[in-house]
Amino acid sequence: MNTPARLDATFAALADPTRRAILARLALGEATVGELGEPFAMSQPAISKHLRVLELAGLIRRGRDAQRRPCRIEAAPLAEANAWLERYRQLWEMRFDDLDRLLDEMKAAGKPARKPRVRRKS
Amino acid sequence: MNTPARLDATFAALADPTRRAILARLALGEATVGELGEPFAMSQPAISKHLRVLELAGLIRRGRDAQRRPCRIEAAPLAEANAWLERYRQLWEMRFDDLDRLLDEMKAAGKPARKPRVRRKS
DNA sequence: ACCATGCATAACAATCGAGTTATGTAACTC
DNA sequence: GAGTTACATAACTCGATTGTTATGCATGGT
Repeated sequence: MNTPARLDATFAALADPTRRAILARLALGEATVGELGEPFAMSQPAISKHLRVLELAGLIRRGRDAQRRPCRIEAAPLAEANAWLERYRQLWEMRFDDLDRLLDEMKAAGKPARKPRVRRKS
Repeated sequence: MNTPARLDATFAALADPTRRAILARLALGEATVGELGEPFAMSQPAISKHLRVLELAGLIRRGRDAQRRPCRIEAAPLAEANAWLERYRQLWEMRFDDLDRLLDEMKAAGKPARKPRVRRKS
């Protein structure tokens, strides 16, 4: 799986509150499928499906303990997602005036950035 | 839009390489719909749809310049996504042995973490 | 041996997502 | 005012997601 596809899978896996909650639970330590599903008003196969999505995204690994399939979080893909987001950090850490100034600088540097426009009523 | 729903929308918007590329382009400055679509082998309505997804996720804003609809990146939701990921940073920054030690500590602290198991042939 | 536990898998329904082509529309150009 | 540019919107296709119920299956307990 190359990096763009892995980012696809990672972000898609994170785009669901149930799966994010499952990861939050797993951050506290291993848990079985039953333990993971208990907080949710959802059938057990639905939980299994969410776990499969997380597994395919490489965000969890499943072990075996008798009938149990304890899950562990695997945070490496989160690091990649974080690395992608990092490239935009300056864009959200700046205040608005700074942003405008940056865009002006970029425009002055020959980038095809357009003039900031008047904001409509939205 | 409350925070979980906004995270849903943000992560879902990022789970597409076209939209990530559009954001990367917008990080360099404003661009029109045509400029944004030019790198992609895709119809113009498809690009408009991607832009609408980004707009609904609050990741871009659209202005108006005659017939053009220049788009600007709006990085605030990325900050929220980043904040969510940050809570897992220690999980991916640790080496494996450290992770095992942390889980053991958590287990010792009364958390229902299970014993690390023997890894199967996978 | 037999039943219970813990989970996966199959089959299905409903919704969503991403793309298409065709068409509508606002603003500029001449 | 007629055509062009730049984009949006509508209607559709099709595959992927997300949930369900029903069932299968390995393991452990008695």
